Amino acid sequence: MTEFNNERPIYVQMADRLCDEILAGRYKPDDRVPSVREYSAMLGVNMNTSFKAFEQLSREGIIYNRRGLGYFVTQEACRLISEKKKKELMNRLPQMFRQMRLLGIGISDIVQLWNETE
Amino acid sequence: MTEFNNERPIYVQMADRLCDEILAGRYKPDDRVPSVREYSAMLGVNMNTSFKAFEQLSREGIIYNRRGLGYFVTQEACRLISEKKKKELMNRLPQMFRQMRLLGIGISDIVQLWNETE
Amino acid sequence: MTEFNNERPIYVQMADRLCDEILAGRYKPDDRVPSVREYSAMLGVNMNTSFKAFEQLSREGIIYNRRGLGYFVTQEACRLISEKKKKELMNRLPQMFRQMRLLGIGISDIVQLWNETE
Amino acid sequence: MTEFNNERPIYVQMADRLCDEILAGRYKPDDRVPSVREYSAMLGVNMNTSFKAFEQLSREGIIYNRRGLGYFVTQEACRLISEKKKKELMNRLPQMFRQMRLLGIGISDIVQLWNETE
DNA sequence: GTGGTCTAGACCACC
DNA sequence: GTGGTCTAGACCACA
Repeated sequence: MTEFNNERPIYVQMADRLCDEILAGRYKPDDRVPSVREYSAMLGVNMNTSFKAFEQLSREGIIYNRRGLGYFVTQEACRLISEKKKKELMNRLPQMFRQMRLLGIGISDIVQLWNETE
Repeated sequence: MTEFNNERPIYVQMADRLCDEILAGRYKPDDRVPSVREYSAMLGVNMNTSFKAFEQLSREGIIYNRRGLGYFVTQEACRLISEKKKKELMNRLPQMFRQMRLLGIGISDIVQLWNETE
Repeated sequence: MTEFNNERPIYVQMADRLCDEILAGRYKPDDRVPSVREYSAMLGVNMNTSFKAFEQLSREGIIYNRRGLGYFVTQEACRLISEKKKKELMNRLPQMFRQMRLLGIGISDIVQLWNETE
Repeated sequence: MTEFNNERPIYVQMADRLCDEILAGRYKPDDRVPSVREYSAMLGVNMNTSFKAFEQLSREGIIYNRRGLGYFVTQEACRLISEKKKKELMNRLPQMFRQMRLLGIGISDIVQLWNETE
């Protein structure tokens, strides 16, 4: 049972986490990712929940299935993940910026926070 | 029927929108905001949904209720809204920044986007 | 419990059937289709199975969801269904034709079968 | 690792392919077909998968087993394969025709596609 | 052993 | 009332 927040479905958070691991190089193209069973046991969730995460990534072309063998990372995984995440970010940022302006937050505050982060 | 996205509850989006209008000066302290009934009709949603939005803002001290008259903007509304939004933003930014680093997005890209926004 | 064959998953067959009904004009754009619960009861399957069928059609843009109200037929449903089915057919036919030639079946046999069908 | 699609079991596709080769005259009655081992290596699949394909064809009387020697094509192989395929085709066509009618595809379109094929 | 489908039943958010 | 998520457990096809 690892840390999941309740704002988004667990399977989405699991998919996200796997994406992060792929992006970080933990799993490379044609590497096998943990099986649904292993993944479930690892994170303390139901098999169907893991399966749903895998199914989604599969639909997005990030992993693929070889029957009876498991799920594997596609060649395009990194590219697809990056694109997806960038798109999400680029959609969210402009409206956040507008809100910040209304709240009196300036670019200098952002730069400072950036430098403090991590 | 106005445009709501399906990611967040409708009542949350309605509350948010009302906050934005208050922040923009559309409703000032002690101004009466539209009634639950008007608000529902305006946005084409169920009255219970509007009510839930008002109730939430009421709990947060942003509007108050005068029985039989409707909901009114509090004196502290703007301040409370600003604080709430700032807090939310400041919570979300650090994790976004970390993600951006992984994606190869730098502070310069952000500054540029900031300058382009609006 | 209605007639389902075991070759394809039940949820696929359910999705297919709903598509046929939409195509036949039984449900028109912005019509509400039966709820997951009704559909399950009607066909004698589990709610999750119905849900999976709806979810898939939803992803394909054939129906859409209005929260708490149910699923509704999109404006493009008919077009999307037709395209999907035509694509499937046009992929399958050529290889069937080649096989038929090998088996000594001619176009005249096909025409005859066509005229006898239905 | 040859190209198999994920819609049908691999062993079925393998059996199908072998049938096609027999029909094409690649293997004649009483010819020995490749061993399970060779076949597996050739196509890059598990030996059990090859075995399942052979076993199925054996049950259908298309090949027969001589202990310690391998599998051999029966005298009736071609006839059985043809019959099987014709039966399958003739079962599938009527429902395809009904679908086509719904999609506005006419017999003339089919004839045209027939003439264009191969 | 793997994934895939299905069931039954729970709980929640939302309308 | 609606859909959405999650759990628990069964059975099957496939390698």
